[in-house]
Amino acid sequence: MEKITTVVPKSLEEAYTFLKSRIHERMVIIVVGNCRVEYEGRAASRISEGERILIIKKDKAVLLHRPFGYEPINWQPSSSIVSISLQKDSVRMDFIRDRPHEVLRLEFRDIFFIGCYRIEDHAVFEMYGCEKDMQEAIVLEPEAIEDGLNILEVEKKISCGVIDVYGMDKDGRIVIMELKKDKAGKEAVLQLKRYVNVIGRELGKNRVRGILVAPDVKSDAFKLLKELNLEFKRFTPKMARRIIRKHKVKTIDKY
Amino acid sequence: MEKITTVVPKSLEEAYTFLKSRIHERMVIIVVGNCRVEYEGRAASRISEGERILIIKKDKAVLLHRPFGYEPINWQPSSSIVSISLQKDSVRMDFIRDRPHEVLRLEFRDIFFIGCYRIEDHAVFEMYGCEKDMQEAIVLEPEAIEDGLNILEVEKKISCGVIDVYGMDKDGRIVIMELKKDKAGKEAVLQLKRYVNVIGRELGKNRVRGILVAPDVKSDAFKLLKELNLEFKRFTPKMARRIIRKHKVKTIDKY
DNA sequence: CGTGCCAGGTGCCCT
DNA sequence: AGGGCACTTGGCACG
Repeated sequence: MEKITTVVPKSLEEAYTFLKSRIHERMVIIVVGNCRVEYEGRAASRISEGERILIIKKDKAVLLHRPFGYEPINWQPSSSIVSISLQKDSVRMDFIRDRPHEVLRLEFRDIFFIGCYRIEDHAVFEMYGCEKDMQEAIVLEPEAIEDGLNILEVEKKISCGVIDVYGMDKDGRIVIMELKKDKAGKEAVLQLKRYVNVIGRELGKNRVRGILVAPDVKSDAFKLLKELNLEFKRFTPKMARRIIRKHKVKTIDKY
Repeated sequence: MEKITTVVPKSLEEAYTFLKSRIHERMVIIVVGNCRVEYEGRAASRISEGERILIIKKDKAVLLHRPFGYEPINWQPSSSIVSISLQKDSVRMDFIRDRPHEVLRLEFRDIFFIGCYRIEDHAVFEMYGCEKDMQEAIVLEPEAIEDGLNILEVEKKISCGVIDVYGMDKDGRIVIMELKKDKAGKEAVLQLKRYVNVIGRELGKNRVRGILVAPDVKSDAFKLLKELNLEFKRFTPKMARRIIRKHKVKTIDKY
């Protein structure tokens, strides 16, 4: 059980034999070779021969990469069924998943390299600066949005949709906040408008305010916002991080 | 200039020396090893040590993959600046891009494997069953949507947004079609409504119809559709493919 | 399971 | 460069 095994096969047969013995094991397999591809599922695609890099992960997630570009040219998310067979002039690999039913077929005419890696990674991935951070910061410090604001609920589910932050202003009016971590577009404005409409219908139109909370708004979206009688408040993920850190320090200081 | 070069380095120094000599060349480089990662840019992230696979492509697109899962844990799209340095107990790699300014730093404590691949792929990728196909099919055969429909324009740009297909029905009313290749949700309905509003304001509300063209609609979206006085027409990418193929055959038959 | 919605989304095309 | 929008989007949380 080597951690790493690499092969530069002399023939397709050799490549096939080696891959067949490893492909169902729980390891990462990398294949570099010349293949053509057919995919059929939600959509369908085809690409003729070219030199590409195939990665089969431990959970049978499959990625086929061209020598350039960020995105894989073809892929299969995890839980696909894997099969391999030796054809007349090629090694064929089928990766199948159900729900949705999708088939990815690679036909390798040439295999230059195979690598098998028994690697482990149990680390926890931490991400900062996402929308969730903004939400958390506003709960910790509502005055970051405006004085006298009270947060009543977060992720409030209504008939069709979810209100990011739901509160009440110093005059007793309901405040609906839609958060965006990036420059907000029209969808954000319309999303907010829908929520304001729904709540407004319940509680009375002039008892409900809608605030788009984001680092910026696209110009057309801002016009739309004004037309729809909604408000904008600048707030960035970085501002959120600062607030969260401040309150964490406070919490620690207590002990 | 070997097509493939692989190294199983005995030390970090050896790995560093080898990588340094190759990292700026136009080839695909794969590194397998134990690293920790920091990213800072639009957002920020951090992950402690774990065994991962790094891919540096010819265009300096960078992908860092865990041994499981479809998505890279960290990455940098193409055109990033690459630098490498030997630290006390690690090999450090920085991948930087401007606009937006983002920095990805990998700190390898251990490198098990390095592979360099001089590969070429100039094949053309063909994709079927996308929204574009539906558009093409409707232009070729408008009666697939309804009898007497005439297509006037495709991808019609209006004040804010793009109308997928724009036509006129047998009674002379304008028909605005919003296409979706998958089950349509609320956004699709609202998108359509916006276009109908804009055109309706110009030409008179009751001279404009809006049709959502998709394989299916989510139930809430359908309710919203009805409320907003819009229509739904079932049409799938597969139906589109059939129409396109039929017309291709016709075209060939002519010659 | 469907429904809603975020994402360092990415990519493509247009003005 | 900014805006609009599709994508085999993927992924997650929740009814």
